[in-house]
Order: sequence, then structure tokens, then C-alpha cells
Amino acid sequence: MTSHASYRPVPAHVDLPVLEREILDLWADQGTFAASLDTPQNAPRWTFYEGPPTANGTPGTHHVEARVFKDVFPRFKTMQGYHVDRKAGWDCHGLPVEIAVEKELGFNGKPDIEAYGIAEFNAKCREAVVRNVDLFEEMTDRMGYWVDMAHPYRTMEPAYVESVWWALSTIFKKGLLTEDFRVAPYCPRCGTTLSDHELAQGYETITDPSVYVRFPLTSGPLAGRASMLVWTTTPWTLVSNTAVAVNPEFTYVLATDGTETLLVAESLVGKALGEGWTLTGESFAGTEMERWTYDRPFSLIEFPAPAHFVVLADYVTAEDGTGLVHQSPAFGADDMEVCKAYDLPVVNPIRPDGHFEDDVPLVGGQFFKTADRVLADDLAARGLMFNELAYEHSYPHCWRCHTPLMYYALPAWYIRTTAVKDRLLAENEGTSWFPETIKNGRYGDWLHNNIDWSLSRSRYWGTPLPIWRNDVDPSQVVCIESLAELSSLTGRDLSDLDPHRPYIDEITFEVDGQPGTYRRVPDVIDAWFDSGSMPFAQWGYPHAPGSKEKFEQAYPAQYICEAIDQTRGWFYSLMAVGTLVFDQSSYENVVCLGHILAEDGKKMSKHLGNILLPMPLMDEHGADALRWFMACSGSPWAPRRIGHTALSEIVRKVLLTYWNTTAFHVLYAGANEWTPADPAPAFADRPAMDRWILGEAHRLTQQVTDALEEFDTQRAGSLIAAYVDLLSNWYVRRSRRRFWSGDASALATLHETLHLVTLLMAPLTPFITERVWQDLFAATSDELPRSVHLATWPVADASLVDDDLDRQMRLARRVVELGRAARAEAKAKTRQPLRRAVVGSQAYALLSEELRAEIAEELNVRALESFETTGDLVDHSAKGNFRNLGKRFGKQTPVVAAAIAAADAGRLASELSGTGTATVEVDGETVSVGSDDVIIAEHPREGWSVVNDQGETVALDLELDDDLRRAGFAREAIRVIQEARKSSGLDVSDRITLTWSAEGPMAEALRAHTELIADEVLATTITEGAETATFTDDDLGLAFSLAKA
RNA sequence: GGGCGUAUAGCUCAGCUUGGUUAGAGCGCUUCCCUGAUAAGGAAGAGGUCCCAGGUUCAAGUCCUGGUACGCCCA
Repeated sequence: MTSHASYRPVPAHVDLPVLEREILDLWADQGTFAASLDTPQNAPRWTFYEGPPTANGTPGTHHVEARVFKDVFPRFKTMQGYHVDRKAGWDCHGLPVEIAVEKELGFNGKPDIEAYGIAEFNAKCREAVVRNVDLFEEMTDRMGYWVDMAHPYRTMEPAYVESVWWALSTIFKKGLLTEDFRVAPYCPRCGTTLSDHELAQGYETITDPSVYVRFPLTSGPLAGRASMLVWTTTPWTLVSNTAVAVNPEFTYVLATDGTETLLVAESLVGKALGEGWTLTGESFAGTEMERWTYDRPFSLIEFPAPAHFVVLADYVTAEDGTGLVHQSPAFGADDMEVCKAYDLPVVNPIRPDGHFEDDVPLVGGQFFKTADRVLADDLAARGLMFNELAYEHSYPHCWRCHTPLMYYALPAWYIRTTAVKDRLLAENEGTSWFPETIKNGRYGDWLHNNIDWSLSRSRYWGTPLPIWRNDVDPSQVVCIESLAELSSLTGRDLSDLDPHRPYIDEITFEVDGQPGTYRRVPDVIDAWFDSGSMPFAQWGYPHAPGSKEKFEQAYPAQYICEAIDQTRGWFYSLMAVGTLVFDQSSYENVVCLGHILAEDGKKMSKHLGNILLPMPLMDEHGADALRWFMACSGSPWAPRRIGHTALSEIVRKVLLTYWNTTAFHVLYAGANEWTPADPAPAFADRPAMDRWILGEAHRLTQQVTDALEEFDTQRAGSLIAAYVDLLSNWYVRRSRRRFWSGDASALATLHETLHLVTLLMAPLTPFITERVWQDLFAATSDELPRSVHLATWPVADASLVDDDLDRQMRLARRVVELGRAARAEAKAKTRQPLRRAVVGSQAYALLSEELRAEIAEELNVRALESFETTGDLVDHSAKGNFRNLGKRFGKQTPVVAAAIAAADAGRLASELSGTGTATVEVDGETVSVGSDDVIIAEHPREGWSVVNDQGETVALDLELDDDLRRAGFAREAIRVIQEARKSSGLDVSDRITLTWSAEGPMAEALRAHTELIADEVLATTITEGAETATFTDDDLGLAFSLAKA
């Protein structure tokens, strides 16, 4: 049953933030979000994965960006009838959390943590995570991001951890989880290695001492009479110098300054030595130098085996330095490889905390970076320093604590992602990236350069590596996949064990028939593996009851979205884990956003004081405005600046224009007691204006749908904004009189139009559209859903889209634009009616009678005519249409165009309008041209106000007679009376009585047009001769008073 | 050092895929107009070496090559 209820009142003025709070309450009361998930059993699924924010620190405006996109498309797809699960998630583990807690407790490194107690420390980490989640939830709710925060996945939950274990054990069984001793970037403060993608985030430009050091040769042909010149930017590694590498392909030469002789690579002589050096003429191939011995620069530590000779290595380059490269295998991946090949010892005088062992002379106990200075000074004092320069370069730092990293040899667990590199590339090939360039650019490059995933972390707050090792036979290793498996191995029920350190560390077991006890490898894993596991771990797959079904119907995801910094973060870990475990990437479409910058174009930072926090922004401008900005202002793929100006413009231009159109509609529907249930004329029977605006609404529906299917919110937004502008400032403006009179066609048309627009805007601006839905649609129909977000996405009716009518309407608007310009040019006020406006004959012919009337009324002229009927008033001009001519004439184009311009335009015009073709002379030849090749403009000759532009011309007849003048006065009078009505606080439908007094032409005008005026100002009586005028207009010589009738 | 992106009005940005006549919008500024919904709307004006240099083409903001600046990423 359809009710005949009328609209709820819609105030013209609205406080959007207040409106939004009310809508939030409405959604909470009605359980709207839950209802949107209550789809039919057979509803197709559209899967979205929430990339978990690190629940560390407070949410910033940049968090709103991705969360807008994570909301818009699920809402859109839900309206299209899909079931879209949206499970919130929180990334709980990892170094960021540990660092924050350390800071809070005033700690400075791992010893402090161990003294405090791992159990207590991890409890603090858990607390910190829970605390920060609250702030994110508040922001998420306020911005209208519908995601299930009541049942989030949290990477620290036991079920989640067990899922991650299962994935790791799957990878282990494939032989892809292995331990290796490798040189890896290592943070001495945090006491852990960093993965490649963490490393990527911490490069900083710093200045290091760059030293050129003499290494005196002690064997070979140059023994005792020359030194090798060796360059390094890490003097601290010279303490453990083990060898010097030369490139076997290079030639090395001797150079002298008269006092000493140095050996360097031929191509680097000038760069390394500078002025004043001459070659002795002796040279050596790199291969000849193998195993020459030398005096090492420092004799501070013992070497357990012979060392300190020249080795050969292909990786030595001639770009920097001297072509002779110092080797210290504990501190360089290349060094390690080369030295291993020569069976050289790996000597490491530095403790895991980054300090030299206490018993090392000179630098004992010093931090490795600090030691640079002492060591350089010592080299200089002993005459070994050839040159020292400040060297500015980009050096990796810990991305959290900014400590310079060491490359450090440590045992570590790796996932051999290089073994599945081809699969990753193939999966990426099948993935749609938005923008497309990321796929084979930034991300594709990254995959091509894939290296093994350094997984283990010597830390505390993370998913424990589920590997137990036999303490008697370390080659015996077990990787468990669940607490259940651990229970069966230990023979104890461990199902309630907190699978975190230190509790898990205490679990040991023995295996029958094997000596020794299995103890857990103490590492935790990279938190990126946690987040990359969310497609299955969010359901506790495969252990939790029901998780298999949930997982299988939601893998892979159709859609994920994060900012561009996640290319090497979550986008990678998600694809890598999916491919490693299931041999299939976990997402099909990925939207990759640019970063949000402050209004000054810089990153927001406390330091610069340019931070805009999301909650205050939404309290001031509203969440809809912020959402619109994120989705529709500028390109989401590019970095964008956000500021108050941009947001208030969105409010004024888009949101309030839409709002006011609905308020207008409700006002006159109410005034005329119209309801949507009233019978509406058939579409074909409606005026052109109505058929046009409704047809364009259907065109908009198609275009917005297409744009959103391509994840192009910017295009959707600009289409909607343009339509809303046309609706308000052309359709409603031109149709006002019909609304005043309660015209059923106009009211039905605007109702239907607003219905479409409201649906189309709903995913982008869910609050204001919900308010409108409640007041205009839910209130008037029992058949419609109780929320716009439960409504069905509209399907465009192509049969209502009329291209020809749209072309006419564009032309009409164009003519009006030129007509207004002509009025301004002539200083002829719009209120003064004119006899006629004249347009080009072509334009006139294209316009229907209805549209000519619209134009005449809008321009306040009595008639619209064509130059054809104004006879010899008109001159013509002609010019070539290059776009067409170019296709036909190629190189001859400019000549033909010149010939057209030079021809008699009047003749061309008549030939073209007669036969459709005309001829011009080009280089003595006659060339035939058609209407499309020539642009003809018409110009009136005298006494007219004329504007012509781009081939269109509008002229106004400025001659006035008494009748026109009186009509002008009458309209002036109407205008001031309307203003008086408004300032008296009258309602638009209130009737009035009017008394007036005036003299001369104004009095004549009022007498002549009494009926018109009464009609316009809703006067029941008009009396001449006001004794006590409440309103006077001296310019018009008019005094009047009015009273509510 | 390498990769990617960006560069158009005082500001924020479209346009570049598919070359075409006088390069657009909004904000801001000046003047005027319109208003029976509007916090709105309209017209005109001022404001542009479309980053630079070559090239292709009848024709380049648009395509190609090289460079500069800035940003992000990598080493």
C-alpha cells in the first residue's frame, strides 16, 4: 500500500554537522548497517578486505582518505545487490607498539625490557593497543565508515595467531621457510633485523667521514715500496678488516707524488688522488694481485685464521673510491660472500647492541658510529690516513627509532619468496591496479627485484615463530600449526595458552626415540606477515569452527584500497602470503591512493604545526564534505592539499545546492498540498524542460555507474556536481512559476530527479542523502526501504535520454548566456522588458517553440526572432573549420581556410543554406566545401546590442516604447514589494493587501498593470493612495504599505 | 646513481588517452545584473612564455627526444 503522506518539512538553512550526528543516531537506532548486510542467501558476494591500521598513535586526516574509499565502494556494491562483508581489523603487533611502550616506560633498549619482564612488557603493549583502538573507532564512526567494529579481527588474538602459525607451517612444509646466516640490516637499538620493506622506509641523508687509507703491501712485487689506497665510508668496520677486494677485470696502476707510491684502479687515478700525481708506468691486472698480503689498518683484535690479503670480486665498481674495496664479512652481504669463497674467518668485534666489545683497545664499549671519529684520528696519527672527506649519502636508519642501521651477520629465518617470484609476477599480471601505472611501474619493479623475506625479529610483542628445535641435534626442527598440535606434542592441554612470549617460550617437548628436548626458537615474526595473513586469519582459518566456509566464499577479495606507501607494505605482504599459501593472490582490484598533504603542500607534521585533525575538520565542515573532498576533489592518485577553503567550497557548491533544491521542492509541494502519490503526467506529455532534466538524470545515472565501476570517484563527483548545478540554476530557476502554481508535472519531475540524485550521491555523502531520503522518500512511501543505504542502485532508462533535446537545451543556455552579455554590454537592466532578441538563423531553426519561449522569458524579451526575418540587417562572416578541412586537405588546409576567409561570406552563406555546398577558389582551382567545413557567423548592422562568440550571435532590439517602459516600471515595483514581503517575514504563500502612492510613469505603470502585480505579489486588494507608507523607494518614486490579508 | 609521478591564471585543479580555430572551471579581486528556495546564481573585466629546448605535423598544452625543478620510491 502506498501512503499519501506528504514530505517532512525541510528547513532552508541547515547545520550539516548537527544533521550528521542525528543521522548517526538514526542508523544506530535502526541498526541500518546490520540491515545492509542482511541480504538474501543467494545474493552475489563482493569481497572487501580491510587493511588493518596499526593501532598505535592517534588517527590523522590521512587515515580518513583510505577509509572513505573503503566505504564508498562497499556501499555502492551493497546498493547494487551484493553482499559485502566488512570486518574491521587492527594491526596489534610489532615494533611500533613496542617502541611506544618503551618510550612510555622510559626504556632504552632490550636489557630494560628483560629486566622489567617480558610478560609485564607485553601486557603493557596489549593495553596500549586497546587504548588507541578507541580513538580510531570514534573517528571511523564519525566519518560514516561502515565497518564491523563490534567483531574486528585483531592480530594479537590467539585464534589469529594460530592461523598465522598454520600459514607458516604450510610454508615450512613447502620448504620455503628456512634459517640462514646472512648479513642483514640490523637496528642495534631495537636489537633486531629489519625486513626489506621496513628498510625501504628509513633512508635518511647523512654525512659520514669518507676515508682514503694506506694499506702497505707486504708481499708481491710491490712489497715494501707501495701501499694500496682503500676507500670506505664506514671506518668502524676497518677494525675487523679481513681482506681487500679488487676487480679481476680492472687494471691497477702505480702513481707517485715524489714521496710515496700508491696503487689504485686506472680509471680512478684522478678522482682518488687529485693534483700532483704522476704515473710510474707500472700496472697490474686485478688477477695478478690475488693473495698479495698487506698490513691491516688496526691490530686491535685477534684473527683465528690467516687473513689480510687481496681477493678477487666482480662486484667491485669504478664508480666511487679507488677500485680497492675493504672487506669485513660480518658487516656486508657482498663481503660475506666473497670472504666465504676464500675461507676467510668472520670476525665480529661488535656486540648486538651496536657497541664494541669492552676488551677491544681504543674503542672498547663505544657505539659503532661514535667510534668513526676515534678511529679516523688514530689512522691520521699513525700516518695511514691519505685523505678524509665529509661524504653525504643516503643511509638506512631504523624507521621507528632513527638509529643508523648496521649491516650485521646474524642467524635469521627467511621465507624464500624468490622461489615463487614467477608466481608473484603472474598473479600481479592478473591484478587490476588503479591507477594502472603502479602495476608494471612501482609495484612490478619491486616484484622483479624480489629478495627473500626476512621474517624473524629478536623481539617480544609479536606472533611467536612456531618453530621448536632439538637442543641436542639442532638439525631437528618442528614447525607447529596450532595449539592443538602443540598439546599433542607435549601431552598437555594447551588450548587456553596465551600464544605469546614468554608463556609460549616455556613450552618444551620431547620426541620418543630422540635424545634432547625441543625448545622454541625465541624469535617473533615480522608484523607484516600478520597483516598479510588477514584474508584467512580474520576467520581463524582453518582451525575455528565455520572458518572454512567463511574463508572459501570470501577469497580472493574483489577490492582493497590503501595509500601508495603500502605498495611495499600490505599490498606486497597480502599478495605474497596468498601466493605462498594458496598459490593465488588475495585480491583482484587494488586502489592505490596518493598522500594527503597540508594546505601548504607539505606533509602534515607536528614540527611544522600544519596538522589538521579529522575530528575538528568534521565538526566544522561535516563528514560529507570531508568525504567528498577525499573522493572527488582532484585526482585521488596524486598527492593533494587539504584545507578549510576546499572544504567550505564543497559545502557551499555541492552539498548546500543539493540541499536547497530539496528544500525548495518541499516548500512548494507543501504550499500546494502535493504529494508524490498524486497522479503525474506521462513522461511524453511533460514539458520539454521536464523531459530534459529527467532524461539527463538518467544519463547521469549511467555515467556515474560507469565511473564507479572503474573506481573513478573523481569523475562520478564532477558529473554529480555539474548535474546538481544545472538542476538548481537552470531547471529550477526556469521552472519556478510552475512550482509556485503547484504544477503536477514539475513537482513529479523534480521528485523523480531528486530520487535518482539522492541514490547516486548516497555512497559518497551518506549523511545528507539519508536525511533527504527520510524526509522526501521514506516519509512518503511504504514501499521504499527505510534507509537510502538499503535502497537499490538505480538503473538508467536509456529511452528517456534524448540527445537531440540536450543539444537544444545546450544551445538555449548558450543563447541566454550571450543575451545576458548583450544586456550587460548595453547597460540594459534585465527588469526592463525589450521588444525582441534576435539569433542566428541556424540556431533559431534548431530551437523548438518551447525553448524559444524559455529563452525569451529568461532574457525578459517579448519575442525571439531569427536574422532571416530581420532582412538586410545582417552581415555574414565565414571561416574554415580546421578540424574538418584538415582531414580533407592535409597540407592544403591553411590555403583552403584562407580562401574561405577571403570569399564573399554572404554568398557562401546563401549557397550553403540553399544547396548544402559552396565553392571557393584555391590557387585558380574551384574547390567545393560543405556546411561542416565552414563556420558562418551572422552580424546585425546597426542600432543593436550584439554579442557574438564562436559562431553564435545574439542581438537585442533596444528601442523602447511607452508600453515597454510601463512594463519595466511594473516589474521594478514587483521587485521592491517582494523584498518588502520577505523582510516582513511573510510566508511565500501568504496573501496580502497593498496600498501605494506614486507619481508620473510609475503611477501609470501601476495602474496599467494592477492585475499582473496583484498576481505576482499575491495581493488580494491593491489600493491607490497610501497615507502611511511603511516602504518607500526614492529612486522609483514609490511608497507603499502591505498587510497580511 | 636508477625508477615512477607531477609542472596549465595569484591559489586549487580540469583538459593531454583520440593534435584542430580565441586553452577552461572554481576560489580570490573589480564593476554590473538577477533573486517568490539558496550560505546561492549570472555577465563583464583584470590575470597565462600551458616548466625549458629541440623534433614530428598543414596544425602541438596535447605526440616524440633531451633537459630543469619538485615529490615519492628504490640503491
